[in-house]
Amino acid sequence: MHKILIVEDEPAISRIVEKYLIQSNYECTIASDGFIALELFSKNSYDLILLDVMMPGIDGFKVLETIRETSDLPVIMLTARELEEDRLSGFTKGADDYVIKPFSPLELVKRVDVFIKRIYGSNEISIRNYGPFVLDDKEKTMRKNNEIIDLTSAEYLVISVLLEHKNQILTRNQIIETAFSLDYEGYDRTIDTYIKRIRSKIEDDPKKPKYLQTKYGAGYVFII
Amino acid sequence: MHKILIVEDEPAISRIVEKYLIQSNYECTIASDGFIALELFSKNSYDLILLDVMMPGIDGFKVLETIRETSDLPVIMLTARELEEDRLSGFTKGADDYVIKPFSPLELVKRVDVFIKRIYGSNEISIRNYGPFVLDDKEKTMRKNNEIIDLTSAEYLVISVLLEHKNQILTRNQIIETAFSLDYEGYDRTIDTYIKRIRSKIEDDPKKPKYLQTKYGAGYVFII
DNA sequence: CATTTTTGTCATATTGTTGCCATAATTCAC
DNA sequence: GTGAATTATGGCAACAATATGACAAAAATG
Repeated sequence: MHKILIVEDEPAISRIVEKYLIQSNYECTIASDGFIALELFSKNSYDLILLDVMMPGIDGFKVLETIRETSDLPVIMLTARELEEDRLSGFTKGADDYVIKPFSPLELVKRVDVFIKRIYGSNEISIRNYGPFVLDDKEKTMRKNNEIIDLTSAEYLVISVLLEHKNQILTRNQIIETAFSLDYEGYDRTIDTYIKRIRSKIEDDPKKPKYLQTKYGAGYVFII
Repeated sequence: MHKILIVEDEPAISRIVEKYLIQSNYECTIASDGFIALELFSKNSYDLILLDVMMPGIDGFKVLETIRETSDLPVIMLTARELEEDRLSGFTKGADDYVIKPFSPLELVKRVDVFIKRIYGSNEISIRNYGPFVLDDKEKTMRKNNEIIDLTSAEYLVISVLLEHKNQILTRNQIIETAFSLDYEGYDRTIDTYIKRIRSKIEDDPKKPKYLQTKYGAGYVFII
């Protein structure tokens, strides 16, 4: 099931959209302003974002801009008819599609379907987005900014766990138990070696890791 | 797969257009100005050109004029709304269609689809292009940079499957089942031998395969 | 039918992965 | 700063998977 983040300040609209998307088998989260949206975005992983342009506080464009700093996630903008220039504006700033209000919920769902199908394929979810990193569980491949990162299968398991709990500190044992197995008999410091190897593949400067950071005395975090 | 040349100076726009076209199974090349566009045009072969009118340096009309000296390739112009006369201008100078900015990427793709289908679509596809590799299913021949590569029929089947799923890891059994038959009774490691033989024919250095790569513990991928 | 080419299997050589360790470097608390 | 604790790193051995060359059976060729 694919996860959609709905960013919309009018509950009347977001509720309806949510209802339709749920009927179409999507999992929805509603953010009522840009701030909450960015907060949710940084902590969770979504497959598509519906983003209202006109919002109090941070507007849709600002939100999109921030999202685009780290992610290529598909974003559909919801714009008012009056703001015809929004179209261009939205595009030049990186939106993938736009829908003009007032829109038919069915139409919106159809657009979402098309996107999800095109990008993730109609089948089971196998692709996960984390900022510049994209994991394909079916292929067991990872990309950073669209470049394939060549990982061994054990490395893939480790980074997969770290990304699943991005921005959360995981102890070596948590990593081992989740990535490998609960009854893994090995030495927990072996994780250090995996971290070393993964860093050398994903970090620009493995000496000063930007993503895969150490928490002294605790474990490791994937910051994104 | 048909090749599209996108001539557009704003990366924000060309990137989105490219993304959509790739999703619709087109192969895209982006030229960020008229100069590069003409350079690429003279060195490669495309099936359709998307041409922005407003560009620094040589503008779209000039580019179109030059292209028309030697080619009848379909060209779709991308024009700004303000320049309404561009329409006429564009037509009189030989454009095949035009799209007014701001445009919906989905709409643009639809237009491209219509064109490609009208012009190239009626004939059967027996020729498949994958970068420097061209397969002719009718002739059962493969070319690399226009040079015929002499393959046996089993080798052709294997590479055909790999290219059909280029950039996807295929297990030995997937290759066997797709290339040969579902009830193939043989030993799956026989695929290794085919890979060896194909590599010796298509790779510059079979020891360090650039195209037909091994995924340790998984299978093989054709990277292109 | 004889000859050549293709196909599939196998044994062996080579390469890649994994987990561990010893030692170096870093971090933290005092 | 200093020392103790913790992490980083390079290397290595055991193991697992792949690459390769040789060969015989099967097909194709003429």
